[in-house]
Amino acid sequence: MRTNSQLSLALHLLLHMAEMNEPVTSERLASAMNTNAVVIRRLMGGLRERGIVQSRKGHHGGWTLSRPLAELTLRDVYLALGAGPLLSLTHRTQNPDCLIEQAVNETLDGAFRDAEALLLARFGEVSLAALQSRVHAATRGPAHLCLEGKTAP
Amino acid sequence: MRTNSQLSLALHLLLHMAEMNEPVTSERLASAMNTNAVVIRRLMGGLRERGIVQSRKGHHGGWTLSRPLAELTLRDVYLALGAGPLLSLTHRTQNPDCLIEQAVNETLDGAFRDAEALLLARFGEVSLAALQSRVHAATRGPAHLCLEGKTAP
DNA sequence: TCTCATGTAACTTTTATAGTTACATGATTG
DNA sequence: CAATCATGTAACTATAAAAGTTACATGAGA
Ligand code: FES
Ligand code: FES
Repeated sequence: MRTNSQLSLALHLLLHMAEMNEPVTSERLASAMNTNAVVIRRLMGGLRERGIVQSRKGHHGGWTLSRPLAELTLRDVYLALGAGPLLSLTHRTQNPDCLIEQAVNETLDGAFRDAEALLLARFGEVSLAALQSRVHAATRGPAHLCLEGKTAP
Repeated sequence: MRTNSQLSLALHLLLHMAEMNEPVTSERLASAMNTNAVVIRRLMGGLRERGIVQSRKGHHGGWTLSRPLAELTLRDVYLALGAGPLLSLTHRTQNPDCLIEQAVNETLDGAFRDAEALLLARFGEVSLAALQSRVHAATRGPAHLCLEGKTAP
């Protein structure tokens, strides 16, 4: 299957939106991210349900952040996306009666759970504001966005 | 994509082989695992290159362990499989020049690396002999294998 | 020499994710 | 109110990774 990059995309979008002082349409976001507007809407829909962003229809509509970045961690975003599996490894369940299969799978699941817990904890430690300041430090000021050039025709 | 279950399959195979006192053919292993012999051969090929198993062609040929289980950890097996990606999350690289993308991806990669390292360390702590004794404890003796019923016709 | 079993290449199937098309719905503006 | 803009969604296609399959070459015993 394709590799899941929703979290990366979501963070990318949120940080871009933070640099804008007006609602941004799905179309503009999509063209900046080299993808399709529906992909943006689907992803942002999940974030809206968790109160991370807001949407407005009609003229001058689009997406805006509904919380300051300082109140958001990677963990919040990850969970808001309704997270599919975190690990690409899984176990077979072909013979549920086989004791060997049971022992193998229990052991693997334990290790998998530990890794997921660690990753979630790491995510919880990183606020989006921290990410943003990394960007600002690199640019010595507000980030220049390719979005800014692309006003509606 | 489909979820990767090679490690689970490999462990399952090795533990079954450990209960047998003769070479086991790919066909028998495949039928026990409800899969195809070529899948077994592909997977075992990687393990052979790392000295974990041996193969013999011709009559009474098949696969045998070339090291005691006590000398093998999950980590050894995992690495022998030539491990694809461990995490199902990845990051986009659409605009390599975008500083926001860079900051996001560096941060994510850091967290991903930590999780992978933890998982590998966990794997390194579990020997296959430990897994085997879990099975023996559950069966109060050597495991009964569905393989044993299936002698060649 | 006959048969068994591995070794491999090349193909098909499966399935999760991304991307696309099409259209309904609601909001703003003039 | 009408025109337009933008979200909201369903339904479809495309892509890619893993598993499974077919076919055949190669080597080892019996
Ligand atoms: S995509 Fe990041 S600035 Fe345009
Ligand atoms: S598959 Fe484990 S005993 Fe048959």
